Amino acid sequence: MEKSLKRMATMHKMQVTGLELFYRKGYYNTSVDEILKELSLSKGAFYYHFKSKEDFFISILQQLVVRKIYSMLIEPIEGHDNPLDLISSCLDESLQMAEHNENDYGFVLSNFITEFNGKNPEIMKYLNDTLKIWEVNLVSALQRGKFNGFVDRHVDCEGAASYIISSYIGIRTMMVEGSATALRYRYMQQVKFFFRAMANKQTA
Amino acid sequence: MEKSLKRMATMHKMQVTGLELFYRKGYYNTSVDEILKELSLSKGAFYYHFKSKEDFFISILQQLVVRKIYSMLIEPIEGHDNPLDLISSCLDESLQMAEHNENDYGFVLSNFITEFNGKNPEIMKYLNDTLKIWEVNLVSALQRGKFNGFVDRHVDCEGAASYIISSYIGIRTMMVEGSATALRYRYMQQVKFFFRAMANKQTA
DNA sequence: GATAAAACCGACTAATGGGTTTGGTAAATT
DNA sequence: AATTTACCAAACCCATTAGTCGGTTTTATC
Repeated sequence: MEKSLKRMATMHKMQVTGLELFYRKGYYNTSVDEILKELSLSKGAFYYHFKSKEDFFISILQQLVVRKIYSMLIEPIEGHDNPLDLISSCLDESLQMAEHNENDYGFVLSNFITEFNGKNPEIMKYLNDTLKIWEVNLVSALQRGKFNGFVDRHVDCEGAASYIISSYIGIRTMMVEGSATALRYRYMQQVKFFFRAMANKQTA
Repeated sequence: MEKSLKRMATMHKMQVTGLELFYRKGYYNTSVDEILKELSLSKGAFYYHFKSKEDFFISILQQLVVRKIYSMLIEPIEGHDNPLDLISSCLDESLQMAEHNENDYGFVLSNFITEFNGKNPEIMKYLNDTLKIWEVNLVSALQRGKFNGFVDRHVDCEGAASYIISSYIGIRTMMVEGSATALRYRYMQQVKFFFRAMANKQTA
């Protein structure tokens, strides 16, 4: 195999396994040794590719977490259909994925925000920036919806966007306890109720 | 001082400081030594009063966390006024407290749920039970509101309650990043908008 | 003021953490 | 053929961890 490709492949494997364990057990409660044991790799290999555990984690955020957010929560709401419908089904699909995931431990972003808050400003910045990206995309989707006559012109798009995010963070946290199906169903009912109240009543 | 009183006093001091540090830095990232250093107490004192770190934490949940939830989120919504108003001002006051708290690290319950999920079923049970207590009290407040003609009879009280909780968990998580004031303001606007849509339209 | 129980001290243990270093190897690149 | 890349294995460093235990001080009681 070509060198740079091999390098990439190894680094990628480490990142995937690293994210898996960091997500499941938290960053501080996952040792580098543990990740390497899972992969049958040596410490030498790890520190050959990454400066430190922190450097490793930041690379995971950049390579995997941001992309995941994009594909799950941002790309699905692009387009010129009714943004309220787009957002609603996007949320539902994300929750369904979590629901059917045997190993669900909550919303990856908010979990890490909770863990790193007050401890690591650099990582916090990455996490908050990623959340912000989702937020601005929600806002512009809603504004587009106003322009296209789907969303009532009195709606505060920024407020609605952060309200949507907050409720999503919360429901994902609550879903880890078990009764995910019931929670998702009721949550989606409320979201739809909320969205109906935001819809433009002129053009049905 | 009477013996049992001294015991209580020491245990209580330990619990208060323990909660403070566990809340700020997480359970697994706070050592027993650290708590004791803060209090100028010895390890002997700690293990004289508590079986283990876990036992200590559970006592904190029972003694402090549950009471805090009651006084902040449950008692203020008891009564026969319009529950939507009660809940709304209760949420606002909680958020204001967080906003003006220099050392805010999010909603204590959801932080611990995130940290203990998949690690300690016993503690998770305590945490989920506490959240459940809040939930059932919200539900009954809303049902009372229906009965008293404040809340529209089509409203799904269980759904609304968990939606309120999820949005609160989320906004508290988001508020840790800094722009708490703006977030709180916009959040409360959305809550009020949501509650207006739930209000009984017959009796203004 | 003696006695015993309660409250507390702090050195110690065994294990674990992140991170470094060293010395070597096999394969790909030049 | 020489060199660089991508690892492995294992020892090592230093700090930190939950928990233990024998001993000491404080307090209540007789």
